[in-house]
Amino acid sequence: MGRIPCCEKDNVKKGQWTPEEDHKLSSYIAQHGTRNWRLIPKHAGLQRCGKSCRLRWTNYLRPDLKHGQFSEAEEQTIVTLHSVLGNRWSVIAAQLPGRTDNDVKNHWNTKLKKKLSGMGIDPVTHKPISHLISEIATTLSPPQVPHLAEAALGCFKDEMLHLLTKKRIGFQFHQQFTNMTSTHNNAPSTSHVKHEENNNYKDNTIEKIKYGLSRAIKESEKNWETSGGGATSSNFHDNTGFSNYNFANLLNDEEGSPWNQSLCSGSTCTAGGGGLQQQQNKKISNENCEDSGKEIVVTTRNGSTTMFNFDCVLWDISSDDLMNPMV
DNA sequence: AATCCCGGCAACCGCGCGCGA
DNA sequence: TTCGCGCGCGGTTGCCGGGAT
Repeated sequence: MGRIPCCEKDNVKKGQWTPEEDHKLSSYIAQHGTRNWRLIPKHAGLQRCGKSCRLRWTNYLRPDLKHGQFSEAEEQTIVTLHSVLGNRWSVIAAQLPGRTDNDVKNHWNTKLKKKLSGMGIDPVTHKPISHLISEIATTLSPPQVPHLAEAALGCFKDEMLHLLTKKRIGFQFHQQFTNMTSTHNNAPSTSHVKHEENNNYKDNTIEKIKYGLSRAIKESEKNWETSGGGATSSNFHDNTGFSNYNFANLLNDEEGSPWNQSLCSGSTCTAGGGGLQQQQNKKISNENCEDSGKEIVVTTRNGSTTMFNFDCVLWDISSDDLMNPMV
C-alpha cells in the first residue's frame, strides 16, 4: 500500500510565496491557530499544500523568529552542539531562540562547515584532519593502510584543497614542502610549482597530499611496530612536516577565526592560544568525564531531556563512530 | 555590458515517529 | 495490537542575487 500524499498534487501551487499568500496564512493562523495543517490552506483560501504552509509559517512567518545574521555566540553554540549531536538540527535550533532548524542547517552548510575546514578541523567528526589521517593509519593493520588511507584522502581532498589554496597558507605550505623534499629524495619535485598557476598548483597539491599521507603512514607503521598496534591518543604524534603544517599553522594563524582561541567548550579546554598543542595535551579519556565536564541539558520539543558532557564527547569518539555522532 | 559562476537561502521531498481510533 | 493520519525532521533541490571574468 502506497503512502497517501499529504495533499492533492493538482491545484497546488509551489515555489516562492507571495506577500498576499503570506498575509492570508498569517491572518488565518492569528485567528485560528495552527491545528491541522492539512485544513489550513483550504480554510485560509490558499492553493498550497498543508505541509508547505507549515514550513512557511515555522521557517519564515512566525513572529518570534530572528532574521538577522548569526552572532559569534550562536555560531559557537551550533558548533559545540553539532560536535555532540551531529545533524540534529531541530535539537540544536531549540537551544537558539528565534532560530529554526532550517536556518541552522543552512548556516552550517554554507558557512560553518567551511569555517571549520579552514581551521583544519573535519566538520563531521570535529577532529583535526591530520589526527584523522593518523588515526586511520594507526587503527588498521599495515596491509590495510594504503587502501584505506587512499580512501581517506579522497574524503578530505576537498577540504585540503580549500586549505591549501588559501593564499597565505599555500605559501607556507610551499615553503615547508620544499624543505621536506630537500631531505626526502623520494618526494615529488615542486620546483615547477607556481602559485599563479592555480590549476597546476591544485594538481600538484594532490601529489603533495599523497606524499604527506604516505609519510604519515610510514610513521604510523613505525608506531605500530613499537607500540604493538592499536590507536590511542598517545600515538598521535605528528612527525611529518605535512601534518604539523596542516594544523599548527592553521591554528596559529593570527588572521584566522576567533575560534582559534576557544573551540572547545569544556572546562579543561579553556580559551586562549595554543591551538593544536593545547588540544593535543587534552587527554582523550573517559576519566575526564567524571567530575570536570561542562554539562548542558538539551530539551527536545516533546519535552524529553538529555544531558551532555562536553569533556566526554568532544574528543572521545572512537573510530567506529566517526560517521555516526553519538547520542 | 554581457555572461558565467557561485554562495546563500527558501522550499520541497521522502521518511520515520507518535498518537489516537 | 494494528493501522492510518498528521506532523516533524533531515537531506536535497532550485532559484536568485552579487561578484568575477
